[in-house]
Amino acid sequence: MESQDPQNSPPFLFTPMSMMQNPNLEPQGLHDDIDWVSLFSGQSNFLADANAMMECASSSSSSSSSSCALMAEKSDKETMKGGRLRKTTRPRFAFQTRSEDDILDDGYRWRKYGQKAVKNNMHPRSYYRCTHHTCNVKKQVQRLSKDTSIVVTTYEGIHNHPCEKLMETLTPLLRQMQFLSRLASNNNGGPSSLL
DNA sequence: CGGCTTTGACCGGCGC
DNA sequence: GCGCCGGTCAAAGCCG
Repeated sequence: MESQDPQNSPPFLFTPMSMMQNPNLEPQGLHDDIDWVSLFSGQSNFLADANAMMECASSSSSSSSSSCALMAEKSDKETMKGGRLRKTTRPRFAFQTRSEDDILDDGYRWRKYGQKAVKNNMHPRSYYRCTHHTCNVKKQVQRLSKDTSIVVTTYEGIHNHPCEKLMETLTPLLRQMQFLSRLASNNNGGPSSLL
């Protein structure tokens, strides 16, 4: 597809998960049918997490290009001990990333726990779990069979801990901002001494 | 030695 | 009921 120009695509695309489940959809067409109203109504929980994901994904992942789609909906399954599934709602997000690397560096640490060959796709699907003790967020990583340059990363669940790399990056910045804000407040009638 | 990946086995859901 | 398929487990192996 010649129209799949990363330069012309928005950095992130928000698309209902149902569209992703249709294998006939071309990635570059996703943003044409975004259901923004349904996405932004009454689902603040996963939106907040989606925002965090977008921040993490955009701040890292140096090898991936700017063309990236994000899809979201609530999963109807949740895993119990022993691998059995229980019907419930769980936030789920899918990124489409144009990248050489299968693994999108989103700032969290992941442990691979499985890999499966998927029907109608020559590329296997990889299963990852967040390594944080109290966090049971999972993600699936898979290349599109139609366009092998696109990696689909599906997140399931919400991290209950901060993004390590993001915090690593932001901490010095926050320190600097705190210092500068103190500087500013001191100049506005505060004591003349800064330190 | 601890943490991670690999990989075959196992299990449950689902369609026929 | 049966077979296929997706998701998970867990043992073995690898690596820093």
